Amino acid sequence: MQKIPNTAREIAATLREQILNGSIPPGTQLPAVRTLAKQYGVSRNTAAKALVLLKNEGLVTTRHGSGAYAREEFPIRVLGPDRYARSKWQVTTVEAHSADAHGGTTTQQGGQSQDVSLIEADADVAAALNIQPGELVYVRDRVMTREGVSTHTMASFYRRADVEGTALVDPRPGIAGRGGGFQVLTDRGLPPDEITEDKFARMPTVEEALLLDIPPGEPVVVVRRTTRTADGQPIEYAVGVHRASRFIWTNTFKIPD
Amino acid sequence: MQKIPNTAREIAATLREQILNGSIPPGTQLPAVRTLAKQYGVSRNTAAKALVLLKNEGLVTTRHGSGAYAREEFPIRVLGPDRYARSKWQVTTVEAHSADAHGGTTTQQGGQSQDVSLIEADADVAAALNIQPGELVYVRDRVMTREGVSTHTMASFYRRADVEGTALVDPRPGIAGRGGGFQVLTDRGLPPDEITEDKFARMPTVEEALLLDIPPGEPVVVVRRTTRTADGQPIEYAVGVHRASRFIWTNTFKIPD
DNA sequence: TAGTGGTCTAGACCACTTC
DNA sequence: AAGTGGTCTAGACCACTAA
Repeated sequence: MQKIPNTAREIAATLREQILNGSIPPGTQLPAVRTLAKQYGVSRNTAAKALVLLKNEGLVTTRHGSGAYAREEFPIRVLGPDRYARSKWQVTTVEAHSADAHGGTTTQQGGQSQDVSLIEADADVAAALNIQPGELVYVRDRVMTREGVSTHTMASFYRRADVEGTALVDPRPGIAGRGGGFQVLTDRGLPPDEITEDKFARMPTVEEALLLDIPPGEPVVVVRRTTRTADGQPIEYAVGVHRASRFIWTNTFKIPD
Repeated sequence: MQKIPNTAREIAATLREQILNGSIPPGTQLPAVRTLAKQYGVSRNTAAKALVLLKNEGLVTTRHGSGAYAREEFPIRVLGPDRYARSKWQVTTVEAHSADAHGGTTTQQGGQSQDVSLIEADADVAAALNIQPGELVYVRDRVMTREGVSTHTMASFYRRADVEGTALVDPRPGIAGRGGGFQVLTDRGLPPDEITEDKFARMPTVEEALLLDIPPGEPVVVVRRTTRTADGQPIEYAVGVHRASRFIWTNTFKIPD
């Protein structure tokens, strides 16, 4: 005798299994809430709750007025230390500034909403840049997109004296494009040499969810990066918030002694 | 004229703000659902839903029959590459086996449920260990705990010939304790030299949530690690699932060319 | 316009905790 | 026993989508 699912959790469980074992392939529309309710003999409310549970697990997306769908899989970007390689940002100054300033995507990705401002350093920023809290620092706020969808934000902080008057604090988008920050700092006699990166995951705030269009049930990965010159002086502190489903970080290293 | 919150989202928003700005400190009990309902003039159902939203953001924990509480903060472990350092696992064989086999915690942490079995390699494992899918490999499944609470799981896969007959595949807990795997492999003439680590975040499966006691609204970080000898032969593939709120990964490296 | 998901109400019962 | 969160029902209205 088979038990018939009659709670939100149980209905969610049977749907979850169908999604995971492939009998409901990615992108397929699930039965309508009213259908589920009738099918399992529960109230519409309960059937809807089952879908909420699956949404919160990241297994299902809903489109209001259209239906509920098994979550599509997305192309995933693999990020290694190579993304900071000199060869990727060390270009002549002329080339670096030759990009179209109208926000056209010059590579496969576009840097959106280049937004520069001068703010007071909070405790985190101050500690990372080795200055006093409250000192004025430049922030460069960006939202990165790929193929039209935003994938992560990045806020870079610089000591005021290091970047004053440079292209870095020019609010026009595209001026300090891909890796441009490192080039500008090098021109200023502050060549980056070493990076320390911290990573952790959490659920997005409501603002982040709106900004990055993060569906319910998807976490973010926060990356905090401090870049230093060869003599240990911090020249950039950056905080990025990434949609977790879009990225894998990879790292190869020798076993330390 | 101030709008009075009267939807689940709005009530959640006002509570969220109180939690984030500290007027409801961590660990404090929130108003009861019935109280909230009366206070905001909504049904009990709606007030409860506001709490569900906050739970899913990881801001609130509920204890059935007791109350809803602003989420406590937990001690966070920072993991760097040093956790693989030779000095931490290169001990004499005698010492490595001298640990109490009754599961007592000999260091600050205890390795639980040491569970060894021989299974067929799936595609992932086979690719990582450079063997054919379906070949038999040893799996060492563990649940790690710290101060009594489980923090992460770790499944290590070994090529059969590499570990057959060693302490690694002895199912008694504690035998191959902290870092013991590397020591055993070294004794076998397969000293680990290089590690490749992949990390990404997602929501836990139901099984993971149960096993690691993960509250709603907390993601996991999956770490996949391949360890190789100096000549590039893979000797261990390990997959770990970590409670996101308990860990930060850190990594310092020179900027590549 | 018909069908979809989203949300709310009012009431009920259950399971758990606390005293 | 009293108070708490968890869940379900039945019905209602709204907002959005698709034809």
